[in-house]
Amino acid sequence: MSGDNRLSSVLHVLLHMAHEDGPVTSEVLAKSLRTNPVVVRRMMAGLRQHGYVHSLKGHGGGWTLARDLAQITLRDIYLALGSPALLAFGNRSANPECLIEQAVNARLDETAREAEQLLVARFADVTLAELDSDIRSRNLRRKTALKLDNAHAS
Amino acid sequence: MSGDNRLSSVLHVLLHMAHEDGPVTSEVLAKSLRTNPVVVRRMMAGLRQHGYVHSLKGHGGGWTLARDLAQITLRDIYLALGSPALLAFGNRSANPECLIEQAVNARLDETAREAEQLLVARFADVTLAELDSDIRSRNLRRKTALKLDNAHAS
DNA sequence: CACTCATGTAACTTTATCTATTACGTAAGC
DNA sequence: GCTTACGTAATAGATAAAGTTACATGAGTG
Repeated sequence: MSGDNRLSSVLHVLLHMAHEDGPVTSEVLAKSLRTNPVVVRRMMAGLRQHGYVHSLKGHGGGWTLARDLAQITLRDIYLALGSPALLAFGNRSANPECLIEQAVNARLDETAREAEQLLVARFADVTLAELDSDIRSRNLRRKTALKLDNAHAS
Repeated sequence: MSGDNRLSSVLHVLLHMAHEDGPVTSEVLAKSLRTNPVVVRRMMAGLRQHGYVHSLKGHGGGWTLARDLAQITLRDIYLALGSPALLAFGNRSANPECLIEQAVNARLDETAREAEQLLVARFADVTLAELDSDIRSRNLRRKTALKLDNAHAS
């Protein structure tokens, strides 16, 4: 697979949380991503700091959404993850003095910046509530429920 | 640095070739990128197959441009490199059955596709000749020539 | 027709990055 | 106080990119 998939993973996790009643533990969320609980906690750290989720320790603890799904955009999540690079191509910078390198990189940077701005703008247009309704409409053609137990039964 | 920089590297190399009279060897080009000649040959293989450059063996051999700079766009180069991934984020695909995963990934894919199309379209708008004139205009504010020997003296 | 130069490519090694795991600390319930 | 669960640093493992070595092929040179 190509690239960073934290964005996809975090969204997956948040929407699962929305479909559960109480707090969901890192362990349960980790199973839904087939990964380790620590990976989930690391990934959620930024979201907690930005106030999108709460975490509770101890019995009955776990993760809960701190805001309504309609109040969170993909852009919010992207920023909370630390604005990871969206583009997979970079500049060769072996000779900063070289005019050719400067010209090539300037042109590529310009194009890259434009594409990044487009992506972030599109992210800002999508709320988690919209994603959630995407899920519900997919579910119309299904019998199985959306609970973790069903979706990720192994 | 982030990501793949073959595009930047190849453009650098091609424009250097344009500023040299005869064939340029992989060894000379490699020095301009501070890398190994084999890396250059690997990188140029696709361009040769697509007819953008010629390679000659033996004495006085090396690489030459097969077309005018005005006849080559960044998109051409991108395709000749094998259309490497342009975006740095991908999908978590742990549970293809999961409706949430499907919905999240569908939305991200859609946005990614749009951004990729924008990038390729922008690449198609830029010819190597334009990059070359960028270089020349940068050179106006300089005394040093554009030859490899000057630009990459170590 | 040897000799040298330069590409063509496969195989291997090194390096960097990302992911996963382990370990241990803190806090909240029971 | 015992268990549960998060918080986080440190370690280890896996994967992919870059670099290197090795050797074969072909083109010029004397």
